[in-house]
Formats: sequence, structure tokens, C-alpha cells
Amino acid sequence: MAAAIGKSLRELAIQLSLLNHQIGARLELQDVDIDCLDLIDRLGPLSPSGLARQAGLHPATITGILDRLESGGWVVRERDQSDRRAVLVRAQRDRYPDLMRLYAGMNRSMNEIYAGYEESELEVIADFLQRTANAGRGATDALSDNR
Amino acid sequence: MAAAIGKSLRELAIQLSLLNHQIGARLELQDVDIDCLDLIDRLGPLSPSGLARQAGLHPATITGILDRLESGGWVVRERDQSDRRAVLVRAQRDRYPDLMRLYAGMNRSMNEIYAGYEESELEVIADFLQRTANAGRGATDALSDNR
DNA sequence: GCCATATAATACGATACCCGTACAATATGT
DNA sequence: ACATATTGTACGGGTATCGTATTATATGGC
Repeated sequence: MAAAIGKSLRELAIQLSLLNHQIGARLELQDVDIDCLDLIDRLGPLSPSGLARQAGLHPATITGILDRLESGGWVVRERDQSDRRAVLVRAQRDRYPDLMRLYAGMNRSMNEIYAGYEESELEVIADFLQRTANAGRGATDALSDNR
Repeated sequence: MAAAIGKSLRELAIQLSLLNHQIGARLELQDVDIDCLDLIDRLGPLSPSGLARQAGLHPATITGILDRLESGGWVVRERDQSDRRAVLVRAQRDRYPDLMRLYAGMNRSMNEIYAGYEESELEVIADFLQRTANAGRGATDALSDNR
């Protein structure tokens, strides 16, 4: 059973990655841009260097990514009040509908899937996904730390 | 609860994507290369054009990806017997240990997670993941079809 | 307060990637 | 048999990523 989950998980990973790619193409963004936008949205306003650490990318690469995201109106760069060298990147919520429209098909399918489960089962699933995401973060950090 | 799952799912997607990136970097491969290798392994020997369709990429892009995968010994290109224009790409299983070693950390964490669930719960989870992967494929296809 | 050092973000240039087009080889249909 | 379609790849252009250098600001020692 563990093997079946592993298999589905890998399959899920690649499918979500391909979906990400398609959505990125529609918005004239790279897939990594969408990833970064998600990180910015989730981890709140943060600095380019902080984002670089989270995404495991070179700071100079982040500059290019932010240029694209900013010129598309997805984020804004603000001066940090307390440290005038620093920049705070903030997601522009009013741009969200454009993203959600592209996720609409996926969301609809997911709602149908949710409908087929008991609340208690959904709880188990949510917990599992959270644990798995944390495991992914741990494994990623371990790889990037050990050089 | 559905919202919690959606949140965790997005988080999981990005974490797995970042893990993919780290692993790709260790193997001197692009992230998309790993995705393609996975597709080749899962969908069996298939043609470059078939792979291009599955991955939503331009055929010429696939050529470059296969060049990298082949020079690294991850896949081989074989002539198709029945159609001499065509090529069959086959994954090289003897290269798998090198991949698994990089996934070792993630696999260990996953095994710990599995251990915390009943068999019946794992069944629910496996089923959910499979459905979600299918939903992802459907949503991706819908986006790439509609232009 | 002053100066050396550290840190943040980005500009710039080199390398590599992705894709549109062209092309050679082979298959298919009339 | 010959026109057309299809497969895979070579080639060139535009662009992304990253290493390094640079500018601006912060921090710590004296």
C-alpha cells in the first residue's frame, strides 16, 4: 500500500508540475515564477534574499523573476522602512482572480473529489498532505544544505 | 476542510517541485529532465513525439532533453523496428540507484508517515492521490487543448 | 563619531536552454 | 510511382540563469 501511495505521489507531483507549466505559459511566466509567487503569497511580504533561500535559487536569479512578476502586476517591491538596503516583496491580491480563473478546472474537479469523502476522511487526508509537504521541505533543505 | 486540503496541496506541489529542482541540480539535469525521465519510466518505451505530447513541450525541446538524459546514461534511443523514422526511448533501470539515493531522505520520512496510519486510512489516501493526479491531468489537458 | 567590514539588491556578461523553422528520412494513400 | 504526411533533429534567435562586480546601507570596534 505504501508503494501505491508513493507511485501516486510521484504521478501527482509531475501532473501538478505540468499544470503549473501550462498556467505559466498562459500568463507569459516561467513555472518558477508561479512557485515564487506562491511563496511570496504564503510567507507574506519578504525580501528577495529570503525568497532566494526559500526557493533555493541564486539572488541574481530572483531579480529576474521579480522583474517579470512586477511588470505583470503580480507583486510590488517596497522599500523596507527599518533597513533601507532591503526590499519587501508583496503579492498583489487584486491580481488573484486571473490566477484562479486558470485553476478553475482543477478546482472544480477537486470539489467533486471532496464530495465523495466523509468529513473524517478529509481530515485524515489533510493531515497526511501537511505531513508530506513538511517531509518534502525537510528533504529539500537537507539536499541544499549538504551543498 | 476542503480549503485546508487545497492549501496543503499547493504547498505540497511547490515543495515537491523544489525537491525536484535540487535533485536535478545534483545530477546536472534540468527539472524538466527529471519529469521526462519519470514519464518515460512510467509510460514505458515511447517515441520522442509521444513524450512531447505528454509533457506539453515542443518536439525540438524534447531532442535537447533526450540528449542530456542519454549522455548521462539515463535513457537509450532505439530504432523502432516497424517504423524506421521513429525512435523508441527506453529508461535505463541500472541507473535507478543513483536516483533513489537522492530520494532516500524523502523516502525515509514518508515511511515514518505511513507508519502512523491504519491500513484502511492508507487506502483512502492512495485513492485520493490517484483521483487528484487524474484531475491534474484533466485540467492540464483542457488548458493545452484550448490553444 | 569614524572607519573597516558585512550585507542587500541589482547590473552586466557568459553560458545554456527552449522553441520556430527548415530539412532529411521514411511511411502512407491514391 | 509519386505526391503528401510524419518523425526526429540541426540550426539560429530570443531569453533565462547564474557568477561576479558594483552601489547603497548597516553594523561593530575603537
